[in-house]
Amino acid sequence: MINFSDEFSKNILNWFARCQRNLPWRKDVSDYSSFISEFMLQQTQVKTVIPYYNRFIEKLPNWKSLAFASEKTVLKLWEGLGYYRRVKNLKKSAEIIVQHYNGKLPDQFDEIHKLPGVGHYTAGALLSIVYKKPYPAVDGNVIRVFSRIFEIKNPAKSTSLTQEVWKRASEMLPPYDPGNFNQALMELGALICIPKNPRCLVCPVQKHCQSFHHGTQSLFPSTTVKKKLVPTYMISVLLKQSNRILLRKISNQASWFQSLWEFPTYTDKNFKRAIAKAEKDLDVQIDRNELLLLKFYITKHKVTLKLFNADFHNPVIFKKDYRWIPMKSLAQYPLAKAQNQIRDFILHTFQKIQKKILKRKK
DNA sequence: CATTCGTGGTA
DNA sequence: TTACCAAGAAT
Repeated sequence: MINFSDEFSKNILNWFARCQRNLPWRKDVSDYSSFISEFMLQQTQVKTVIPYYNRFIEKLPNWKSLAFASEKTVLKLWEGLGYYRRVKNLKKSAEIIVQHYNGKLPDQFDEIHKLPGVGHYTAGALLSIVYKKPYPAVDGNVIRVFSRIFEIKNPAKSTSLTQEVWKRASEMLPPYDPGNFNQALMELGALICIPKNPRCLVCPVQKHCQSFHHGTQSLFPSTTVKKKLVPTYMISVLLKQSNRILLRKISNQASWFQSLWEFPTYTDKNFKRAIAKAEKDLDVQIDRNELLLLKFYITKHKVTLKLFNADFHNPVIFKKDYRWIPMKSLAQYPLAKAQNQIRDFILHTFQKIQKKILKRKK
C-alpha cells in the first residue's frame, strides 16, 4: 500500500524528469554554479536570469575569480538585474568561502545560512540540490502549489501561510532525491500550477489536489486587499559640461550597495515640485523645452520618468558622491536599469553628434 | 513583522 | 490600465 506523500513524490518526480526545462544551471551542477543561480533567481524570473547567468559564469567561473574580482566588475555583470544588494552579498559570501571554507561551499545548514544573502529558502535549496540532503525549500511557487493542494486558507503572503507550507513541505519531503523534489515543486508552480488559469488538466498531481477536486483553484492562495495607486513623478537631470556629464553615487539611508551610480534623480507626487527639487539641489535652471527623452516607466508606485537637460547657474555645487564623468567612460559606471537605459540613449545620441562633427570636418 | 529592494511579465 | 507575481533576504 503506497501512502499519499510517497505517491505524490513519485508522480511529481516522474513528471520533472520528463518535462523540466533545459536551463544552463542544470548542466554541470556544482556548488558554485548553484550558488550563483540561486542568488540570481531570488524574486527574479528564470527567463530574465538566463543571459545574466551565462555572462556571469563565463566571466567569473569559480569562487576565487568572484572573490578576487573588483567590485565594479561584479556590479557591471549585475547591471539591470535589480536588487543590487544581492550582488554585494554574493561577493561577500564568495570571499568568506574562499577564506574560511577552503573554497568549497559548507554542507551544514547553519554555516550556509550564516552566509550573507542566504536565507531559509536558499540554504535549503543549496543543501538539497548540491549535497542531496533532505531539507525543504519553500519559495513563492511552493506556497501557491501547497496552498491549492491542501486548500490552506491562510491569507496570501501571511507569515502563517508561509509557516504552514514549510511544515507541509517538510512532511512531504521524500528521503530520496530531495533536490529534485524541491525543484519539481517549483517547476510545477512555474509551468503548471501558475497564478492564474492553472493548467490542471495536464498536472501530474491533480489526483492529490483538493482544489482540483473541488474546483477551487482560483480561491488559493486567498486573495489580498486592494491598494490605491499614488502616481509619483521621477525626473532625471542631464547636466553636461563640455564632454563631461554629472553622475552621483546612490546613497540612501539603508546600508545599501554604494557603488551604483545614477543621473541625479528627483521624485515627487507633484511634477513641478519634482523639478523644483532638482533645481534647488543642483542649483541649475532646467530647460523644459530641451527635453531629451520622455519615457514612461510604471511600477507599483511610480509612474513617469523624464529626462531633462539643464544649464549651469553656479558651477560650485558638488557635494561628495557627485562626479563629472567623461562621456567616453560613462559606459563603465554601473547603473540601475532605468538609468542604464538613459545612459545608452545618451551615448547613442552622443555618437551620432560626433559622427556629424567628423563629417563636417571632412 | 511590515517594508523595501528592481525589473519584467501577465491577465 | 492596474494589481499582482517572480527560485527572498535583511532590517
